Amino acid sequence: MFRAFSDRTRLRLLNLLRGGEICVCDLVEVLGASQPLVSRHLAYLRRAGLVEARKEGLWMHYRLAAARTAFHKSLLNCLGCCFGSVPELARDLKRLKAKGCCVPAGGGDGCCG
Amino acid sequence: MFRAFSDRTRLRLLNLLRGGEICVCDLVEVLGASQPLVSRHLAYLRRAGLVEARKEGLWMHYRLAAARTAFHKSLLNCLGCCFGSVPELARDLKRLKAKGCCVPAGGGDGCCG
DNA sequence: TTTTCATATACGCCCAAGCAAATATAGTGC
DNA sequence: GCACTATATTTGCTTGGGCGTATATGAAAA
Repeated sequence: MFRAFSDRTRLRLLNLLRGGEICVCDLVEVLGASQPLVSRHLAYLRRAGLVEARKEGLWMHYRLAAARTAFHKSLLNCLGCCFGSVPELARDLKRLKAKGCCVPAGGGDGCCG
Repeated sequence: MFRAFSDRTRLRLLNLLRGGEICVCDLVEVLGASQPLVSRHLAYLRRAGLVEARKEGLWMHYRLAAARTAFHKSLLNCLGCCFGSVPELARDLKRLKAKGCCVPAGGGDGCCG
């Protein structure tokens, strides 16, 4: 779990997905990264049980998996609450919003008690 | 920070230190690992700002550094509250207690809200 | 059926980082 | 000074995992 969170690209992906489903092509565009890179990290996160995918025609939509453990829940909360001040993550959300996608409301519940 | 938590040995060290200061020789004994291995991981944690050291004659006593960020605090809470059920960590604490060292009280505050 | 588009995977390279063994440092006692 | 102890660091090796490029899959469109 910690290793899944230990990568810049994966953190950015998890952060973006907090707002709900996003398709790979949008993630590629918002991150400004190559498609294989994004796809590889999404596969990693899926194997780790952190995201789930839904196929719709040609598109794959990814979303956060529901937290199964208190630990998992806590880490997700950190994304929304402790990491709001990380410039790169904030910029990503801004770009996502500019595309007209759903963006998460700020602040988790109880991570930073 | 995530990378610092991404190693089995380092997690075990951090878990043990939750109870207060412990000297390297005790950590080596409780973990059943080699002295250079423990020392190297302690150096890593110190560089990461997660532990602090105090010299007393020949002995070095390590303790957790006070959390500087909400994120740091949250991760430390996870150790005490989400990870209580990890067998290896529980066994370590048992061995530490058998040596007569201080062991942490279970449960953080608000990690698993 | 051939093409095209969105996504996934395989390959090869390179770097970070883990480990064991050996060695260095530094404090203590004789 | 020398020996001993506790700890730290270096060395050399090996593995995990990140990346870009190329290629494969699989569904829709022509």
